[in-house]
Amino acid sequence: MATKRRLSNESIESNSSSESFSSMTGKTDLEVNEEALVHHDAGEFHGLIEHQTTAEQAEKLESGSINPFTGNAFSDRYVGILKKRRDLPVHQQRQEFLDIYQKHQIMVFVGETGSGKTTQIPQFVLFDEMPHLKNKQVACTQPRRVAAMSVAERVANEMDVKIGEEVGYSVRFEHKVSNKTILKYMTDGMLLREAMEDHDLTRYSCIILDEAHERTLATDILMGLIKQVVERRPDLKIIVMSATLDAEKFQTYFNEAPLLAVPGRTFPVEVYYTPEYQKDYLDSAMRTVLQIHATEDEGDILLFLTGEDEIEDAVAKLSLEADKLVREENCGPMKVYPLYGSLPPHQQQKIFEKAPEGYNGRPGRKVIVSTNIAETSLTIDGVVYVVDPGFSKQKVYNPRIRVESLLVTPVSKASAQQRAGRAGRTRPGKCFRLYTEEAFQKELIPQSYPEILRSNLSSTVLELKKLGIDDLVHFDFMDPPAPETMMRALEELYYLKCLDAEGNLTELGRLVSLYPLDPMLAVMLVKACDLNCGPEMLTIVSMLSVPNVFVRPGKDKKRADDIKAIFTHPDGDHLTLLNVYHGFKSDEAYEYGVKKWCFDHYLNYRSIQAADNIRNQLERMMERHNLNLESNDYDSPRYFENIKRALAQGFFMQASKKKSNSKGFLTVKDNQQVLIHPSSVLSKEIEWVIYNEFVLTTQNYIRTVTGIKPEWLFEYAPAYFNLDQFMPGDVKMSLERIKERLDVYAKLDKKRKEEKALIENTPEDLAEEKKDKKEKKDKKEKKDKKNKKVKK
DNA sequence: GAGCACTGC
Repeated sequence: MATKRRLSNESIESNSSSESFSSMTGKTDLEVNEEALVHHDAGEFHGLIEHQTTAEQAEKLESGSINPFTGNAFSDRYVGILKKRRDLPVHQQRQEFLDIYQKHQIMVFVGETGSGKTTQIPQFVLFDEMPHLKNKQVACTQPRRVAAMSVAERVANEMDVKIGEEVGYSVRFEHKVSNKTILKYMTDGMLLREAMEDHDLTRYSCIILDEAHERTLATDILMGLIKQVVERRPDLKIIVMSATLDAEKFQTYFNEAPLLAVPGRTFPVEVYYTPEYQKDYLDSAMRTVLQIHATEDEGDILLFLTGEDEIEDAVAKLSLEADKLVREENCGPMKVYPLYGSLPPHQQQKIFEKAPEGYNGRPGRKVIVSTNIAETSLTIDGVVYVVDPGFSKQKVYNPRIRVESLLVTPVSKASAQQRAGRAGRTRPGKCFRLYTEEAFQKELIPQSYPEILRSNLSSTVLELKKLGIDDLVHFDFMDPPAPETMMRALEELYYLKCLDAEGNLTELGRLVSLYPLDPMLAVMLVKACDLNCGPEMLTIVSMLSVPNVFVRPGKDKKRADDIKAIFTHPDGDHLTLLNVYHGFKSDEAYEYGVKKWCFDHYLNYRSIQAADNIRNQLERMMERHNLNLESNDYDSPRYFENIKRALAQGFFMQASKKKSNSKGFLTVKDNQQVLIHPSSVLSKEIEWVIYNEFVLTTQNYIRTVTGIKPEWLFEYAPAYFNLDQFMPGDVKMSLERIKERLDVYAKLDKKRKEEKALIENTPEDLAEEKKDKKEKKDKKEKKDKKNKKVKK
């Protein structure tokens, strides 16, 4: 009690309402091997429908000596695993599950943390469906690839089969499936890709959407799609697996589908709130962590912060303060670890190291300072205390200016509960929320906004079109996106010539939709082939699809910049990326050792390796589509020009013009003031650029930019560059001048052609006169060209 | 003169 009081005096007040977090959501159920904590009676089985499997029959099959799916004898190890599986909470409700499953086409299943739903439900379905007899498969989707792979491995183990045979998985770059496969774990995005080729998902007899409460973009589209597919395929069964929190919403959406809920297996977590609003959550967070260390019993601490910088900063400060506590207050040692996505894997692994030994009866402790990654993707056992300041970085999309950005935002109630639940994995825990209870109740939204409401949807709209959904306005989304977002997406696809004026897929759109790329990138890639620079664009597109390849460590920024200069192409960052990749693939790098080469050149090996992977996948697709993969001669003046022309064909909607007498730029069409990001290699002289992304941080930046000729904009996207629709201003005026000049050229060109025809048929004097004119014009043209060159 | 929350095809 003393502990509590002390805490409440400082920054935390005990709130006697202790929440039970057995309803926690969002984990991958990877830890079902623990002893069961909940025991129900096996229950009576009754009211069975004839011809259908009962739990009893299924269990008999499971405990027989022959594996019904392979025909082989079960191994000894199998029996051991089977025993443990039957201790899982979900096992108690097998019959109940089967009763509902057999009677309904769609059902919602709520399995709380540790119930074993991800591993067991698909197996229950297998014993009921016997899909191998019908030449069908059962699919179970996951939002993350690691989850899909590791769950598949474990279920294969449980079923006593080899991974990739009866049980397999399918994620990008890795498919472990065969013609024997009857249960397939896969990412939700992967199933969506399959649906694009096979609208009715004919190869499946049952589809299980797991972790549906996470509401990824892919899950949301799949749900809408599946709602239509079940109408066409009465034989297809659907199980939507979710957390309790929003189960009702799923039931309603799927036409009042029946619900089955299974208890979880976590410990209660006591929740504390601050008595008043905390102005400085960082300071408050650190004080709380130190406070816990000084006063609470053994158990590790998990602190949630928003991003890399904040985390590294907090880790440094906490480590210092902890040392002070050891010296001055006789506290036990405290080890602090950062955790965030871009941390290299071997460093992420460190969070699993054991906490330091206690000292003088005072507990030693480890503290993990993490982003949201510890909320869903990574589970750390041994955490007993969670400190939650209540913020996270979230993607937001502004359709008006077509910009996605990251904003520090208060978390949702569901998210806060999920965080708290992380304290109750191994024993009862405590969660310290650095905000008031009133704020929790009144200010936090119940659920985080699903991704579909926070994203640019051009890719999604193209996918839906490819899925055969023509009427997007009436498509039954669980949460319909803002009309303006949809309009923006349709508009963008129209200008990219992926949709025609009626909104139908064009030939280009059909092709582009097959690539796992943003439509602008995909169009750029396809168009590059017509300009003989497919292979180069393949590289650029791949390099743009991975996290930043340039590394710039705090202490040798200067050296990193100097080395980057080796790769710099004066025309811009896209071409610089091309140079980096060429360096990566060079004999020199190979002989030197590619990893070391990257390290010494301040390049992120993992990133470039990932780009190489993506490049291979895309290249195979392009070959399959018979696209031209020849290159221009490197010494030809067209080599770089054509690459830039192709860039313009994909990114004409992201063009920008330098402001006169200023280092700033203005974006084309919406006249946003922007600066070129300081990381850019672009020389300052270039007047027109296209940019890969608009980042909204301390300033409006455009990042990854390359110089282009404004004439190309009219050449490749005349519909978009209809100047009547432009806001008056600097950009419009410049474009008008360019357009006028182009029109004059076009006229002259036309005339020249007519004259040429005339020359062939008219008296010589007339021809002479025309020739004169032509010479004059040619001179002017040359002069203009020269001017342009000088400008560049 | 600055930053990448987290996923996914």
